[in-house]
Amino acid sequence: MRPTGKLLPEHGRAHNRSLVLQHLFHNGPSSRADLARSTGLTRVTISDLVSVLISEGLVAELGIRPEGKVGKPATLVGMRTEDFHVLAVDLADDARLRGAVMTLTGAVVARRSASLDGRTGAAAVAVLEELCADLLTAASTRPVIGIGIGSPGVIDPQGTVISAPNRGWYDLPLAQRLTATLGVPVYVANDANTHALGEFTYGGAVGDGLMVVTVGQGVGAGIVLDGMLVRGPNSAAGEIGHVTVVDDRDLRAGDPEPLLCACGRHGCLETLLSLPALRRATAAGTENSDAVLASVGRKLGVALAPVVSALNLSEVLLSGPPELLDGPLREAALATVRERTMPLIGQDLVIRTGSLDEDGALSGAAALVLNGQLGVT
Amino acid sequence: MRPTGKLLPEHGRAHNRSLVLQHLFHNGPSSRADLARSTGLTRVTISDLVSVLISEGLVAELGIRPEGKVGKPATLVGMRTEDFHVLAVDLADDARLRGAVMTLTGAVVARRSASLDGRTGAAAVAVLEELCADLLTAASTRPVIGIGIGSPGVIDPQGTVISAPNRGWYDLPLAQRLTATLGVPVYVANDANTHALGEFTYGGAVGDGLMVVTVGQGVGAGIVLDGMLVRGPNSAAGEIGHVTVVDDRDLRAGDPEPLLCACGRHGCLETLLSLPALRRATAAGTENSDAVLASVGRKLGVALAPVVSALNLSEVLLSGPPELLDGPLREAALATVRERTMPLIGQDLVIRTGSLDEDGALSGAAALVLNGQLGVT
DNA sequence: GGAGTTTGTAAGGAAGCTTCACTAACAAAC
DNA sequence: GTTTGTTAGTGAAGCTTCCTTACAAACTCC
Repeated sequence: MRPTGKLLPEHGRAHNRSLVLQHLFHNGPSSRADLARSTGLTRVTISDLVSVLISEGLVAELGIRPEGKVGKPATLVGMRTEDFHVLAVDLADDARLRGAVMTLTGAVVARRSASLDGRTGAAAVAVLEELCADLLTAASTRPVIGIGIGSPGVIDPQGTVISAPNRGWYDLPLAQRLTATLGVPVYVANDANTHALGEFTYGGAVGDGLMVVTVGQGVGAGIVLDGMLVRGPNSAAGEIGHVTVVDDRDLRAGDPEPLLCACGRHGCLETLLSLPALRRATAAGTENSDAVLASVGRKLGVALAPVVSALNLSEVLLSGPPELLDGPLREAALATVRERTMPLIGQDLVIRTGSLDEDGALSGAAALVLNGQLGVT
Repeated sequence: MRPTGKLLPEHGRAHNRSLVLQHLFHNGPSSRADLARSTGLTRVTISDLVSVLISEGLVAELGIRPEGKVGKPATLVGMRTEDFHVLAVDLADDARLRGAVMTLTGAVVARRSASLDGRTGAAAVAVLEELCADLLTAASTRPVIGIGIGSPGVIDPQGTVISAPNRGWYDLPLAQRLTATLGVPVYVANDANTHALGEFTYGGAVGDGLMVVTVGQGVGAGIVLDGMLVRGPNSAAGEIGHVTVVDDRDLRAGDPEPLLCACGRHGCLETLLSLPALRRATAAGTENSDAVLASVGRKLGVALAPVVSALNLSEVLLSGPPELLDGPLREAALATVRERTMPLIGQDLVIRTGSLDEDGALSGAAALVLNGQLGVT
């Protein structure tokens, strides 16, 4: 599908407005003249945009800049990041839905959760809806910008869950439905994808070309290229959990036997790299657990090498328990990718654990709202 | 690097103008009312845009639409694809530079080539420049929109060759330089990348999520996602030639021995999948050449599987001699990718040979110009 | 021939950005 | 203490771009 869609002057306005918010979000309070310089727009236009943002309450004047330089002192304006709330929900866990009220900077203000008790389908939607309503009351002190939801499964750009087997959801227009019933903009996306977006928005991910590998019940991945989430033609980008990494044909010393995967095939990455699998492997023989982790890391590295090469990624983040991921596993993965790619590609690559780990999924969901509602990335 | 850059009304205008050209290019002659319907702009705006395009000569009125329906008969307007020329140059070959004069639809009008005779660096630039001048005279019957050049190496979005070892070019602002000396807009990009763009623009690539694997002296790849070329943070996306696909640790029956690669490492994809390697392999024992090709295909499939999964690609094109690529190699690659990815991903995947093969590189270079100069993709 | 439909254009208006001109408020130099 | 130069922010006029409304032209169908 080739890019289509007309571009009206008002879209340009919205873009420029996001540019201002983007700058204020990432660089902190600035003067109007600063904004003009860094966006390339004139001071007149910036003044106009800022006055609208102030009248909407998103931005406030913060007084005169302290440092005295030559010329008229600047009036600082800043985003009121603490005066609005974003609700975030993480549906990654099969048993409990975890939610939080957050400020625009990603600070958690309150937490709520709900148990699924094995419910799926419409019943699971009801639990989610109740949790959201619960969060809405918890956030009643401040206006709520929107609700972000990270869910496992394949989800299209409009927030329709195309397929989420674990929740029993198929072709479910979740975002649309919740937006209607809750009266607040709701965004839904794949959990690994939101994770990547969260790291890009809140985390220390500086450069472009970021891939976040999320290790939980299974493995997922999200990729950010050119500041945009890669979704893929069928919205199924990032589904690397079921790539074969253990061949049953070339067993070699030290390699694990290809295990049966939930998908019905053998030797998927997910049979090695997932919390259940890692816990099983490390608990059994604590003796050689480092060796096991390194072995999994090597398998991950083998799978990553072609992706890193094809996309010229600069950073791969592993998200999950650092005690499992941040040791031999990470090191082996990095070493393996470097071994298997050309120096120009592999040498500059960084593999590290996510900077938001504990609340990574929630931050990602919040970033979804920031991105959709304010254009901030 | 996060997306920045102001958006002025005139940029919107340029975008909408491209939208019109895009529609005319891909859907053929249309009425103004048709254009209005498919772009979402009003008939008034379309009339205005079309009148500008007509005054520039890019578009012409073609008379009344034959089919008589109810209402006032429509006046067809169409892009004057045959009344302009694009020059394309392919630098993939180490010995000869191949160039062509093409119409906007990619039809070759004239060919020219030049021998490098081992020249590199500035001397090679001089040969290229001469070839371009030669093409310009050959194209003198019609206005030339621009020149597109596909070159091996790493090339940044501005057309600066960051590194092209085979030509001895490093940090060479080739596009800028040739634009200045030739007085025509010049675009330069990696040959595999332009190839992908060409397939997307001219070829039958319908869906999104396209990867083109170009097999020549070496292997390269170009990826088109969301209608845009993936360049990567260091402009090195697509460099899959030096991904390790043969492990020296797990030799198994039927596997080739990991060969020394030009990059100094062993077992790179390029040591198996490149014209010299394939020719050597198939010439030696014609007996089992199918088996050898299938084996290479399997190795390619192993490398592709993670990429296809991570990006949810829908189509992989193999570009090169069909007699080598379009048989057992292609089939083995497809089978292997399907074996090694989850059904949702692999089942819909198509692997085929490029539809532009003979002049694929040239078409890609031409597409570069169309894209840059007219916004047509 | 009239009614209905579709195409294309003209006129007027709203939105968005720019340039030009101006005031305000400061530091540094004399 | 005054002058000079710099920087910040705003107001007015103007250009571009698109839209809505209105209308004429040209066809089919009845």
